[in-house]
Amino acid sequence: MAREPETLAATDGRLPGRRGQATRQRLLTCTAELLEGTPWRSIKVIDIARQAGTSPATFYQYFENVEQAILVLAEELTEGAGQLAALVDGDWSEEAGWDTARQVVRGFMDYWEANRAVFRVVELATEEGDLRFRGLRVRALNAVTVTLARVVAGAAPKGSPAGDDPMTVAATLISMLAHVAAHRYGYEFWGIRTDSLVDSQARILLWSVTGRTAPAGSEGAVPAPRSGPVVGGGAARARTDAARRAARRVSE
Amino acid sequence: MAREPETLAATDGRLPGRRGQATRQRLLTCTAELLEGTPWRSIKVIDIARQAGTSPATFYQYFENVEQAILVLAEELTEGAGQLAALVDGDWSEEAGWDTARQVVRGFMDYWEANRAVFRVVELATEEGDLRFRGLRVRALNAVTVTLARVVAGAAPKGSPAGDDPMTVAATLISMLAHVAAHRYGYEFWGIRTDSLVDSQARILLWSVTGRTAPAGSEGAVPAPRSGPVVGGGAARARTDAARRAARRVSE
DNA sequence: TGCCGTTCCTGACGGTTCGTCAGCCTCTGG
DNA sequence: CCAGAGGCTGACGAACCGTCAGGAACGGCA
Repeated sequence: MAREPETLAATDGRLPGRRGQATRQRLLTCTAELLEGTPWRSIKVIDIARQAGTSPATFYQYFENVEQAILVLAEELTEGAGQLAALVDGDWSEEAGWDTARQVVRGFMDYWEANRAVFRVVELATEEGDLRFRGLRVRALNAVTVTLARVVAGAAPKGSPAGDDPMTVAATLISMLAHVAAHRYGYEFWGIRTDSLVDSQARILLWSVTGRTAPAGSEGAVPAPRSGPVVGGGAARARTDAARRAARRVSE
Repeated sequence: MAREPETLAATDGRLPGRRGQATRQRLLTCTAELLEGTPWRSIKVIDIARQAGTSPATFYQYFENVEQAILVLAEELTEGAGQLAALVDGDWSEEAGWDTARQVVRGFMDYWEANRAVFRVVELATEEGDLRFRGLRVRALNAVTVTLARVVAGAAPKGSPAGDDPMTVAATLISMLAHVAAHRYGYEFWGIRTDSLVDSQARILLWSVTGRTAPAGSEGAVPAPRSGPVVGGGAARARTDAARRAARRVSE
């Protein structure tokens, strides 16, 4: 139960030196790459080790198992979520509200996009009751949800049209944003364009927060965000053993 | 690629007789039970076989792998989704709209609740690009999404306040419903009550469909649905080898 | 330069699960 | 009671797991 700074301690307790850190990082990078193009359950330690040009035993020197390595990867993403909160905490006035809404939606989609593979695992593990991943997820989304709740409470003193409890409204909206972002490709596959999704979500968001309806004829160009793109490392694809194993299974 | 009626053909081509069907069904039931209380990736064929009082080889006589067995389970759920479409295709008039909205939301939550374990796998496999699961998911949600799109187009001829394209609006709303339903326990853990979530989602739904705001002071009692509870088999929990294996891993 | 302790890595091993046979058991119809 | 189709399983090679003890690389010091 003890909560250690699990950043750098190796499994035997000692904290690694420079070379060890490098190896550890290499293993993490390879894990991320594999995750990108492989069903998560078919990632084997041996694949990661091969990819990193080392032996399975080395992997176990730094991580208990694949899951824990992914947990570390996910930990790194938590920080990027703070930028989402900053977007939410923007200008919801009569003039700027609509732009803010669209920037929030777009920010969510970009953030998800950049970290899609890791999020998949976080979602699943959370739903399966893994407390470590749940805690992580809460931490990542808590900031932005609480911020949104505060904005809702502030912008609509008499209560949002979407409900009396700001926290509930915020949670509902964040759910929408997260799920649509996660299934974006699915929708495009279905012929629903991303721009259209952004517009629709932004309208719901604006209304829920301020009670106002989006200005007419405003679909189309999304304003550039005030800051640069949201954090996130897109790993290069790699056609690996694990990917091949998985492909074989699907192609029946 | 050939699309067979994968309902009853055994792996060797022959279609099983009465006894075989029973065994197959027993294996499916045990798979569902295990899925209920076990992280999906740690379900082993040997667990299912033991639970069913048979040998692993028998399992392979009826299914290619665990994944395919779950696919069959998921296939059975698709039918229940039709009832959701029926709920959506209700009375959205001035008087009844609010009740309809709440019933839809409640129906979604019940449906998800009853089939939580299977849905987890469907979601993950879909996001990982498994076309069999994606097709299944599309089929399951397509009916209700298309119905909702039609309702949106009909109820707000000048365009929904949530966007111009009814299909996009419907997809966005279904996303919200699905994700909130999936994370319901997470929210309760967070102190957000389910009733409150139902209220909030129903408000957004009503507004998006009709452009109207929910009647004031209406939170609280949710009207009983017109029909009985939505289909879905809740399997009994079972403390199994697989569950124990998983527990050991989490408890560090 | 050569020595030596520390840090890092790996070959090899016992154990578990996988997926696949050939062959045995069990029903049923004649 | 028998024949044969249908149903089941023991046993096996292969893959991966997780863990050692011990070898290789490194870096400080005389």
